[in-house]
Amino acid sequence: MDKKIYDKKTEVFKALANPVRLEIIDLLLDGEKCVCEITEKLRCEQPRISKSLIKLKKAGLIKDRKDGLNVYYSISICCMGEFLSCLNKML
Amino acid sequence: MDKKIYDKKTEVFKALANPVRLEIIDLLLDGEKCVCEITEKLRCEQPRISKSLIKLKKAGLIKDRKDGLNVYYSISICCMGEFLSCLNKML
DNA sequence: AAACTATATTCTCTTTTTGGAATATTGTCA
DNA sequence: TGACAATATTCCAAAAAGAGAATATAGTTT
Repeated sequence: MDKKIYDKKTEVFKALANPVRLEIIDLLLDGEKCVCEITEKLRCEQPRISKSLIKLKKAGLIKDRKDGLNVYYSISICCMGEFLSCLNKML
Repeated sequence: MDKKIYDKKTEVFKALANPVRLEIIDLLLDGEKCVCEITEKLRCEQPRISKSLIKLKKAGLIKDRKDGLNVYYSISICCMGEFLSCLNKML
């Protein structure tokens, strides 16, 4: 397998390797949310949430959609939920 | 969900967030291998492979078995293969 | 256009991770 | 026991990731 592919997969796992970003993923598994909603639910500073979302998006795990002032994020990788629930069982 | 659980999941993803460790996982998905075999196939220094294996083991992703001088490692989480092949399709 | 709201970006400092080199440990066999 | 082979550990410098504060951007409303 190619080095570039491993680098890309590494980027995916790096994006997931953070508690706040994992909480965001869990929130989004429940459906599309705007940044303000995520910020409020996680009780976290907005810039931090914004940076987290951008990292997840760059890795290809979530996608965004703009509507006026708001930006809505949602999961863009089908197997995310399955893998996380497998992990949950394992832990 | 609990903070401790997020920390544990973070540890899992951190363990996966490295190209060499991902290559090791791919090798092990093909079946149990000893350290020397992994070292040889990845053309990497032995201490680095050893450290990588220990990190994956601590995260709960692989397990080991000793036999004489050799230590054999194998995957210990069932959904690893599925998730990685989903990622492969996605990339 | 001005004020406001939601989101993104930049900067700086601290902490964590990385990879390489050297060395230690443990089991085997003569 | 001594030499050897396989694996693990430690130490260190460099690179990357982290948090927090301040600020910028862009769309909306008046």
